[in-house]
Amino acid sequence: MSQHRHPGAPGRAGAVPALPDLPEATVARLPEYLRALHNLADAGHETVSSEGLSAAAGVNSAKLRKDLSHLGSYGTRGVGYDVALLIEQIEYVLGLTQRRAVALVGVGNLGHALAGYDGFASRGFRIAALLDADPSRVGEEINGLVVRHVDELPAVAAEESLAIGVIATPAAAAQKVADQLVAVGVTSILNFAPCVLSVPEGVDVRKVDLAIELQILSFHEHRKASLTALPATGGSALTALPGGLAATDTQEAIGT
Amino acid sequence: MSQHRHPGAPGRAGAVPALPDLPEATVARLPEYLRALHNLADAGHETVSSEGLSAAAGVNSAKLRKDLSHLGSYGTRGVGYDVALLIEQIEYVLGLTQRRAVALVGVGNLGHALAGYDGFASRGFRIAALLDADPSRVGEEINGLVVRHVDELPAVAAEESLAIGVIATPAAAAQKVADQLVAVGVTSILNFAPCVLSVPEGVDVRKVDLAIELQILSFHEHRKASLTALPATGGSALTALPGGLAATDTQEAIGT
DNA sequence: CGCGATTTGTGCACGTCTTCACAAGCGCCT
DNA sequence: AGGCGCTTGTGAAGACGTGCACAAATCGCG
Repeated sequence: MSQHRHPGAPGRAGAVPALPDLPEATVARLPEYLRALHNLADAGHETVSSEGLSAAAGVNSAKLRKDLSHLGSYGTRGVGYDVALLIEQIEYVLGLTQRRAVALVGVGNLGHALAGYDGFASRGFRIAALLDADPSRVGEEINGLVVRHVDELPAVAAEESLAIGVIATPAAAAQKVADQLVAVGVTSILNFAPCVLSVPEGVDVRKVDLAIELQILSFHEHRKASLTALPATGGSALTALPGGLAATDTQEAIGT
Repeated sequence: MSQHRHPGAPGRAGAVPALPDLPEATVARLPEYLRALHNLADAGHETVSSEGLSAAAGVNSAKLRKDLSHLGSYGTRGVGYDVALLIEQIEYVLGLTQRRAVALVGVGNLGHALAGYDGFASRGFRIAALLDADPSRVGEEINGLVVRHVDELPAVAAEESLAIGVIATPAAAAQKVADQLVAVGVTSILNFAPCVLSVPEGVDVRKVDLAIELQILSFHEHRKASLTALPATGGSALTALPGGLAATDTQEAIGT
């Protein structure tokens, strides 16, 4: 479509690409599209239809088109999307054109694994520092990086331009670490500790709790089990769908 | 209405408590409430108000009340919620009254950490088996469990009642593992591999991609940077957002 | 050069989630 | 006993996200 000047052609960043403020739901899906696009590119595809890409990303094709339309018009009707161009655009919007430095605090069980996780590096992030509060861990070398004490955070921030911090400490230590991160200018935090962090306005926190995911699955298991588990009795609840729980619900209330 | 006898008082489980089908958004928050409640219980609180609990869980109090109301009426007006009772109820609804066995496939970098993660055990799950396709890893002992070959999955399923599987393999292996899990009767999968899994209907998949979370944060960083970098121009986007640019679920206020 | 096949971009309707605001209910104090 | 303050539970409104269905746009072919 004509001179739809690419809002953020990587080379040119002067005139404020006016990042369209995307719906959160769309933002959360962009990384998924990006991964699928990289796969397609590696497989030699130069273009891809919304149908093809949506299948690779595991979403509905209409949703994908709407998501992409928020970035601007980068598709060609009758043809599809240019894979390389779309990769470029999504990476630009996500701010991945610069490799971002990440500080990882907490080199325990989980932190250790994160330090060695190559998915970070392969997707535009660089672990700039490993930190821990436990003196016995300081000095340990993991994946080519030496663990430093968490109190050295200001020094680390001075060396690198740190914007993102990852907290992989026990819950009890997380808030303090968050405060320290905020103090050195970190404005985005990925929190693996099972607790709520309180941070000043303007700081983003995302939380990943592995056990919560399992609990959600557990609910669905429980639910599935409760549905299939009763052909014997009256069979009421089974045949009755949404409407029919009145019967099971109100059964003799008074008395026992 | 009023005589809501507890749908699933743990002692009494005969007559199918008719699990109310909760909104997904609510289900996703229940584990968070549960964690906060356990903290409160440990701190000696016997009751808690929706205000107090919502602060501890990092959500809006109206939302919390609505969520809990879906479970039934377990609060007392003018007083609040009975902590112990509410814990019992949420655990029941989430299906945590029985300790669920989980099979963990892929004992690489991440899988290793998951195997040692005590957050699973402390929240009602038990890692029943560690599996890997790499023969050189089979036999290794981690956290008291011996790694077995993934092809032994049927044997494992025969020993235990497996409903949940965790995939922590490289993306290339994930689909095959998923198929194997489904084949032995697993109906819920937690997938850490960065890829889309295709599973038959009736099987639930939840995905956790650590790099995606970082990319979402990166977007917000990029956004924040692009906003603060130009007071000059139209200033449209900056002034546009009235109250909050904190679109995510960040929360304030723990207080006390 | 025009036509048909194909695929994007989007208006619209629908469902879900969030938030406000307040009546109903409960306990306590007088 | 009665009133008062506090807190839950919920109706209603609005914001948000989803999916359908189709017009607009493009390419390839005859």
